[in-house]
Amino acid sequence: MLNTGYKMINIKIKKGEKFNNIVPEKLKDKIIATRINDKLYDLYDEAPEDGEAELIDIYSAEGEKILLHSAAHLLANAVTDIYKNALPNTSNEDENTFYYDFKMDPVSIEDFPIIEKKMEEIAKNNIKIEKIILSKEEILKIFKNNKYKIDKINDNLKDNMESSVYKQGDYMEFCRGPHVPSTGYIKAFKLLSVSSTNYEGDINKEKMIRIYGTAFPDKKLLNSFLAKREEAMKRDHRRIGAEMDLFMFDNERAPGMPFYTPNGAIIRNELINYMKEINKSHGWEEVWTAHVFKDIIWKQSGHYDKYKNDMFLFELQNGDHYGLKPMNCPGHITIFQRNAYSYRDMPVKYSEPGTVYRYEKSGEMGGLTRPRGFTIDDGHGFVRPDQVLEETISLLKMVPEIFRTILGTEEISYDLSVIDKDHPENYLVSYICNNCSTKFEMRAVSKELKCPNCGSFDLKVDFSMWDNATDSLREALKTLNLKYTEYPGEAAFYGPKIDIHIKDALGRLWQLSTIQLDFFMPINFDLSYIDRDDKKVRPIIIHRAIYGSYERFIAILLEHFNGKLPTWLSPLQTYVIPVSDNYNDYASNINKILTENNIRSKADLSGETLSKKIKLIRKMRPSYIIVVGEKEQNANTISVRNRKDKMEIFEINKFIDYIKKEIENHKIDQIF
RNA sequence: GCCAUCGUAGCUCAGUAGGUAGAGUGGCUGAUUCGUAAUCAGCAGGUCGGGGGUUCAAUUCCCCCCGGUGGCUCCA
Repeated sequence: MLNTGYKMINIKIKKGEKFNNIVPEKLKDKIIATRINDKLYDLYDEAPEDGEAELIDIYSAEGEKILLHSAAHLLANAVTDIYKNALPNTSNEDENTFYYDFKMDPVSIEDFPIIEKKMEEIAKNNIKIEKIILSKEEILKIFKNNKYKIDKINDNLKDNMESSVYKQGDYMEFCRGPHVPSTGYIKAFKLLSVSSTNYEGDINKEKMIRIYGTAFPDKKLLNSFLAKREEAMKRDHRRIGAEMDLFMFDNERAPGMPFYTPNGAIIRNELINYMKEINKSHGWEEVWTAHVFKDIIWKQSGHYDKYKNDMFLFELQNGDHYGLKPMNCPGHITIFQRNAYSYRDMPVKYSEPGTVYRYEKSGEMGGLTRPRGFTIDDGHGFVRPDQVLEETISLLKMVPEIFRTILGTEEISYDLSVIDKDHPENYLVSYICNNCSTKFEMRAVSKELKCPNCGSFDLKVDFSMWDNATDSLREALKTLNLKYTEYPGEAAFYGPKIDIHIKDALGRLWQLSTIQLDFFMPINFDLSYIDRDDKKVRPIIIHRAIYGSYERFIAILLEHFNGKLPTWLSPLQTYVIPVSDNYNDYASNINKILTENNIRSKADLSGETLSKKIKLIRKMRPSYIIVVGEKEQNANTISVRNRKDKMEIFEINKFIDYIKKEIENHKIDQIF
C-alpha cells in the first residue's frame, strides 16, 4: 500500500544505544519504529546488539500497520475514558482498518463523534507511549478488573515471565508492540462502523461490541481512502441491480430467492451461453437434472447426515420424504450410473447450470452473494486416476480464458489445498490391515478404526491415492507455469482441491473457481468402470465450477464494471433517441435496423426532452446512446454516445458492422 | 441461529413531544417540438412491515413475529 515517498533507510547502531538517537532530525516525524534482524523495536528501545537498524517509515506498509495498532489503542483509551465500565478485550488490524472489541453497553455510529472527539483530544496532547517491562504478577495486578485481559495474560505468559505493557497517560495496555512514539503521530483517523462479536469468536461466549476504524499518516491519504470506500458502497451490486432493473427479492413470499427480471435474465443467459460454448469445446457434455429428489439419495450421498438442517426437506401426504437438491453431484452421478463403463469410455464429463437450494440461516443471507437458491456452473468429471492430470490441465486453461474474456482480469491466484498427513483421521484415506491384508477406505474421525474383515486394529495408513492425485494437481499447476500456494490441512475430507481467486477492479480478491477431487462419492454410490485387466476400478470425481455461482458472479461483474457491462453482456446495447417528434420515424427505423441485426435496442419516442431522456436512461447503463435529428436524417447517419460519454458520428451500416464484431468477440472495450 | 440497527407512496427520504401523514422522483393526462445529465401544469398513489398490548385515541410507547442491513458463527 501507501509507499508515498518512502525509501528504506538503514543506519548503523551500537549495542545499548537508543534507536531514537540515530533517527535523523528531519525524519523524526516520519520514523516510528525500527527493525534489526527481522525484529521490530520501539524508538525508545535500546539496540540489543551492534548492527544495521532499518528505520520504519510511517508511510510504509509496516508503518501503517503499527499506526493502525496504535490507533486501536487510542480508540480503547477514548472509550474507557468516556464509558467507565467498558472493558477492552483485544484489537486487530487489516490492510487499512483496525477494530477493537469491548465488553460494554451497545454504542451506535451516532456515538462516534463523541468518541472521535476524545481520540482527537488525546492525540492532540501528544502523550508519550512508553513501554514498561513488568513481571506477570505485576501485569495481572494492573489488569485485575478486566477478566479478558487476565485471560490473555495467562494465555501468553508463563509464571515468573516478564512482558511489556504500554502506557499512554493513565491508559495501560498489555501488548507486545511496537507503537508510534506518542499519540501525536496518529494524525488522521476515523471510526467506520460498529458490530457485535462473541468473545474469542465462540458463539457460546458473551457478546462484545466491535468498533471498526481506520488511520493514516496524513489527512490526504485518509480522505482518499474514505472516497474509495464511498465509491465501493456506490458500486454495491444491490444498488446497481436496482438501478438497472436486473433482479429482485420478494422477502415475504420467497426470502433469499433471487428473481431475475427481463434485463437480469439477459445477462444470466449470456453468461450461461458463453459457458456452454466453453464447456462444449472442452468436452463437457450438458445434462439436466431434477430439482427434487427422494431423500434416500441425500442419505446415500451423505449430505443428509451432515447438512439436513440446512436443506429444504418435506413430506408428502402419502408419507414420502423429499428434498430439494443442495448439490448437483448426486444428480450427475445418477445419470452416470445408467451405463456400465469401460476404461476406454473415461472420462465422462457432465456439466449443467444447476440450481441448488440451501437453507441459509436468516442472518447469513445477503443480496446475490449469499442467497438460498442459486445456480452453479457445475460440472462433474468421472475420471480414471491417470486422467486427473490431463483434466486438471484442461480446466486450468479454461479458467484464465474465461476471466480474461469477461473481466479483463490478469490477476489470478491459485491455492492448492492438500492433506495434513499428521491427522489422517480427518480424511477419507485407505488402510491396509497388517493381519489379513484387507484394504479399505475410511474416515476415522468419529469411528473406531479397525479392519472390517478380521477386526484387527493393526492397520497401516495408505496415502497412495491421495499422493498420486495431489501430485497430479501439482504437476498440472507446474506444467502451466502457474504460481500457487500450498495449504496443508485445507483439503476437503474427501480429496485435495485447487481454489482460484480473481482480483476485481476495486482490488478485492474473490474466490470463484474451484477444482475438487473426490474419492468419497464414488464409494458412496459404488461407481466403477472396467479396467484393461477386467477388474472393477473406482473412478475419481472432479467437481468443478468456474464462475462459482451465477448469482455471485453477476454481483461481482456488476461491481467490477460499476454496471457498465461489456456490450455483449449489456441488457440494453443501443438506445435510440430522436431530437424531437419530427424524427420519430427516422429513430424507429434506426431501431428497427439494429433490432433486425440482433442488437438489443430500444427507441424512446416519448414526449420528454432529449436531455431528460438521456438523464433517465443513464442509470440503465446502455452501451450506446444514439441521437438522431435533422442532420443525421439528411446524411443518413447516427450520432453515437458511448459509455464514457464520448460522441462520434457513424454511418449506420458501419456502426452495425463494428458493434456486431464487438458483441461476437466478447470485447470489453467499445468501438471508440 | 446470536448481537446491533432499520422497515412511512413503485423508488429516495421527511414527519408526528400519541389526535390515522408529506416532499422529490417515477406513473397517468394535457400543453410544449425541443441537439446530448431534469420544459411546464394538473391528477392518482400509503389500514406508516405483520400481530398483540397500554390508551378516549397508536404510524408514534411496550411486547412478540416477519424481513432488510452491518458483524459473529456457518458456507457441502
